[in-house]
Amino acid sequence: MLTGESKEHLLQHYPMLRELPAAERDALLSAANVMDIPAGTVIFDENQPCQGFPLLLSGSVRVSKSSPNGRELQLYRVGPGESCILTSSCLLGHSPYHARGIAERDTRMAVLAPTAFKTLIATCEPFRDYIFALFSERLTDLMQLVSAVAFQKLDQRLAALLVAKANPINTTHQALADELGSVREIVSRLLKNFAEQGWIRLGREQIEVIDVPALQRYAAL
Amino acid sequence: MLTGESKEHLLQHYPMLRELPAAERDALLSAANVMDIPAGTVIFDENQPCQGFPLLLSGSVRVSKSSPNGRELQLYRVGPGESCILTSSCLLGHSPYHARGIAERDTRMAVLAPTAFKTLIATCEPFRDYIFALFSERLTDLMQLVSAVAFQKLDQRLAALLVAKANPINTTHQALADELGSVREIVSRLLKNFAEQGWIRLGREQIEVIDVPALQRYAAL
DNA sequence: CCCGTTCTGTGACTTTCCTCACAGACAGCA
DNA sequence: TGCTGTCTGTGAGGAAAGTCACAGAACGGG
Repeated sequence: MLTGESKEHLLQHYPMLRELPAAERDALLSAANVMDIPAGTVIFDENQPCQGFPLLLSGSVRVSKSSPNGRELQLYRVGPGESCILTSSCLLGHSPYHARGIAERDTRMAVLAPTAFKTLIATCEPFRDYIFALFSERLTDLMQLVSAVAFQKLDQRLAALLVAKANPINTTHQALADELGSVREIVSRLLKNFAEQGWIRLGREQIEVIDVPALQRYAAL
Repeated sequence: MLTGESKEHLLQHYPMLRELPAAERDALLSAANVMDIPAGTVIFDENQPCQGFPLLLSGSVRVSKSSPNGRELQLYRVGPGESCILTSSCLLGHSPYHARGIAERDTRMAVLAPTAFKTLIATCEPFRDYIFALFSERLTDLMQLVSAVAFQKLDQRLAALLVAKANPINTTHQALADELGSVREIVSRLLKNFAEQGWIRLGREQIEVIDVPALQRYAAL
């Protein structure tokens, strides 16, 4: 059930819902329930059916694939106001999940029942547009990812990843490897190269990016 | 403009449009125009804006990414009744294409104006469901593809590709390589291995799959 | 039937990435 | 202060895949 505060919070992140007549909106949202999820929780996993349609209020979710031999590859990340399109996909395509979702930090989400979601899609054009735009974005992202994995060298992908993150980057080499679908040793070595070029400075659980343009140039080769 | 025959053709492939009141439907479809596209035509390419929403009537379209050094990787294929979701994505996400689409064979499609498409989505629930389901399917496919490219060996992917195709397979090694995102020499060598195992028989522009289970087993390792 | 084009086979070499193995560095805590 | 667990650095070795170079085979049109 959505309290007054959470509801305001939700409308803030999903402003397109304001377009809906208040009565109608309240009817739909009262059917939603708010979940608080501690960091590290596996929210969904491969081959599990989906129960509802989540709207993220705070925190973030890492969606990834993992290989039989323990490697991992991040597909994308979901932030507040973004909803988890993969779940929509499950609900709308009537298939189970094909990836794993883990809460990166403490996360709060409002989960809509499938019927409520369908009604929203049907009656609220801005919301529908929003969902389509999200789908579109994910599709584009994934196509980019496929082509990066297939055609780019790991060091270029790593360089791109480094410039994409907020500086300084507080993370382990292992986490970077998991994001790229590689292994720790390789990432360590490549980072060392970058450091020798003077592009970054390395510390424990910390990478300070010094020369953004150089990394960008290298990534774009 | 849609003639009576093409219209019937279209309704056959997109039955969900029958749900729409005939008058409304005709109004929308009269705004569509039918295009015949010879095999090999580049229908769209990276960084081009989109003009309309295509519904495939016959033929098929290969959607692929290509690398700077001439390699290519097939993202997916669009058949009749499938529409090209990538285009929807462009229209709905308001971004240009991020891949290339080539007609594999002679292809006929009805192109809807963006406004007509939007109206359809808004008013015809079965059509909307259908579009969502397509999105969902592509998303799933792409996630599978990413994980295959990242984690599987090329020979396994090749094996999977071989069993997925109709037997005998009439194609060149180069075409297979383009589908997998690799190069001709490697594919040739791997095929030779498979032939030596007695799993396939090789001919010019032809591959005869003999032992499907063996290939499947190998692909699933 | 000849000739050019396309397709295929193959060897030698290089690069990239992974695996294994282990050692040192650092942080936090008892 | 010492201990323990996590994080990082690094070398050796190997497998997978790409590159280059070229030769032979099959086909198809003139």
